[in-house]
Amino acid sequence: MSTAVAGKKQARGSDRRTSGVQRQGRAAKVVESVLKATGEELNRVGYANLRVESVAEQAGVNKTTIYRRWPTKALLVSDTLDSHFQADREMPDTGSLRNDFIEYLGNMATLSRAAMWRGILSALSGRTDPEVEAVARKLYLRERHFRTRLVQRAIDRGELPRQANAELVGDMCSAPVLRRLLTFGEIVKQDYIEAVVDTALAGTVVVAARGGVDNLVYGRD
Amino acid sequence: MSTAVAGKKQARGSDRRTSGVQRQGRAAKVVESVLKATGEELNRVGYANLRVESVAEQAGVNKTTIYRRWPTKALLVSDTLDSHFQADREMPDTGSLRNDFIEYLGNMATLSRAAMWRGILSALSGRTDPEVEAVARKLYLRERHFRTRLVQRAIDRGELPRQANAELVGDMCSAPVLRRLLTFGEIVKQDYIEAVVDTALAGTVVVAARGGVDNLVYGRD
DNA sequence: TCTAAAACGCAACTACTAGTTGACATTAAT
DNA sequence: ATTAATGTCAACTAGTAGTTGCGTTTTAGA
Repeated sequence: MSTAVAGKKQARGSDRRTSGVQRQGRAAKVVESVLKATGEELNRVGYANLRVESVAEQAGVNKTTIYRRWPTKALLVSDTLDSHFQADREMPDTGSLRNDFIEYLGNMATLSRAAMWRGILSALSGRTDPEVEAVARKLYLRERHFRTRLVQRAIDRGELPRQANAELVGDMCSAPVLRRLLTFGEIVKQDYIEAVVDTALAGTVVVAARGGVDNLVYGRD
Repeated sequence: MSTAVAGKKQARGSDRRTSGVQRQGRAAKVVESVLKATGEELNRVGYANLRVESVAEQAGVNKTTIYRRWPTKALLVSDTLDSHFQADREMPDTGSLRNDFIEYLGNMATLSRAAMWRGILSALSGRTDPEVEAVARKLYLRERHFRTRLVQRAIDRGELPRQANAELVGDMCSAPVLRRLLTFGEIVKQDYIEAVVDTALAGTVVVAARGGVDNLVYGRD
């Protein structure tokens, strides 16, 4: 997934993507080092100030080589983001939803502190090109789905009432923390995380008890 | 506040900001039309693709004139954002915190749908330059304070327990909605807003009842 | 091993836009 | 009317995205 980009612009001549054929050896090394260098540069200077030529130097590769494989800077970055988020995380499984969420959010807090991810996160929120925007959206939906599964599992084992809306609960537990953390780059304390999760879960139980949010669907309008 | 910008770079010669003296007439018209044009262009093409020369054309003014007053594109935009958010809104006052928040969030949803604000919001989330970042942060804190006051008023009139943390409640009621609305440009339905507010408020009452979040302070770590 | 296709390196491009500068014109307040 | 602040114009500089032609190296596979 992080190898071939099908951009709007075609790479020229015989350099277009080899249809499905996996290259190994040199080609693979180039892809790897370029994506790595892009991540590092992204981290160092952010998306807006990212220079393709710097990436090339750091990857020990010629600028042209990059442009042949990734027709635009946006596609290069979007591919980089994509490859960095490959890691299929295991779901936290502490036995209680409360602690699952505290672990999940704690991990996010740690990640966002690590220098390695700063630039990547900035690219995600500072998305101006449609390609980068698309990856950001994809990752966002993936995270949402991840949280929803976490909640659904808790509902299934009877920890939350069946009327609870898993997606809503996921939002309520995470949005205040993620907004501070990712959107505004604040430091979030453990206390805050716990208070958010406790309040959200308590509220969910109460609202469900009085026959609330049952068949609510949050789609397009 | 939207007139004089004290940028890092000094405008040259006698064009530096007239210390405190309010200009009227031509100067005022120029400022007004440039800020208006910037807002419109921002809306049309977004921050990354904003061309100072286009702004100048649309404002019926020379490019140089803009650069004399706003040394960089970032300062121009940051000033524009600032001026657009001048409007001192009156606080919603429906009598219940629930409805106050529903009104507040409903207004945000309407705003974010209006084309006029799209580009501005995109500039706020896509901030790459420190100047724009600073304005975004300022506006964010202003909103947060606004919400906290809303909640504090409700606490004062006994609608919520005194142990409730006003800032936390404000976050819980708004973050899920604002994250979908502003960070990801989704459409948010009325149902969703109501469910979020209900859950947050119910949770607040329960947590307070069992002696929760009393002296929690959310500052830097 | 040999060969053709695919991929890379290099250097010299084009194009666009942010920001600058100096000479000159206009405005507005004293 | 004088003068200082401000605006206009045109012609700059500089940085970076993206391109192109051509020669060299690598890779797949017969």
